[in-house]
Amino acid sequence: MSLSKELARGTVMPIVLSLLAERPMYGYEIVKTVNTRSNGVLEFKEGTLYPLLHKMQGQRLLKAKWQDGPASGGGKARKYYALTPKGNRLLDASREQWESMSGAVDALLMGA
Amino acid sequence: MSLSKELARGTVMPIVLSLLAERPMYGYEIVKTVNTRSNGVLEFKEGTLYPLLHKMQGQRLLKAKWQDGPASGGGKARKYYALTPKGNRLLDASREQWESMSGAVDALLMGA
DNA sequence: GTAATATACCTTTTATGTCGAGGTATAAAC
DNA sequence: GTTTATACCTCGACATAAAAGGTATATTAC
Repeated sequence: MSLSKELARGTVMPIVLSLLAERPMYGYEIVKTVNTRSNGVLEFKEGTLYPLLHKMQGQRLLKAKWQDGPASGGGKARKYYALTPKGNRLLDASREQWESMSGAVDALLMGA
Repeated sequence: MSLSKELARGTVMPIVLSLLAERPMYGYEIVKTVNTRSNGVLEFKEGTLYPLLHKMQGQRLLKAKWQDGPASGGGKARKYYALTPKGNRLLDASREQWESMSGAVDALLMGA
């Protein structure tokens, strides 16, 4: 992991929670969405995301539902994930923790 | 590591670089400074910092110099660390990477 | 005098998040 | 019929950081 990628550690789960709060999404879609929305600054990997989704489901933060792929176009069936109430509460907590942590780092690193 | 601590991963080395850019400091001082300046949000541990300082010294990011402890007061001799030019350049790069990374996370997580 | 506290250094082992590399399957495009 | 894009998945390796333990000095309190 490069220096800049190492900085992004721990942000994967919060970001997944945040995206799924917008609307249910499937794994491959989450990867593509993060990578394009962040203009390549963040680069989610499938090897990172799929195990995490399973873990979060086991923790009852997410629930999953299989759905057919698009009638036209390639691809397999899609597994859509959605937030549970518990996932929603963790999202709130994660946002607070991100704000306090990033504020502290900003102060120390950027002299804010 | 808790969720909030996990978020702070990768920030340790940048913060060390940033503090040492202000003035040379010794390890124990770095720990106390970070913990108080961040109001406990960040909590550097000695088991984290000392191995990191040695690693950074090996990478020629820091240079070290032993100095006597305070004439009055407890404590052993102090090992002061200062930035090398290479450390200074990495600090600049780290600040840029922190800004771009935290900006991307802010956008995805906080909807900025 | 000795126990506790604060300072100040250090190492070794363990836990865990992420990546890299690999694998399966569907369907369109060339 | 090979390549490309979609879409799911697992396993092993790695590196950061924490936990736990260890050494040593000097002041304060009993």
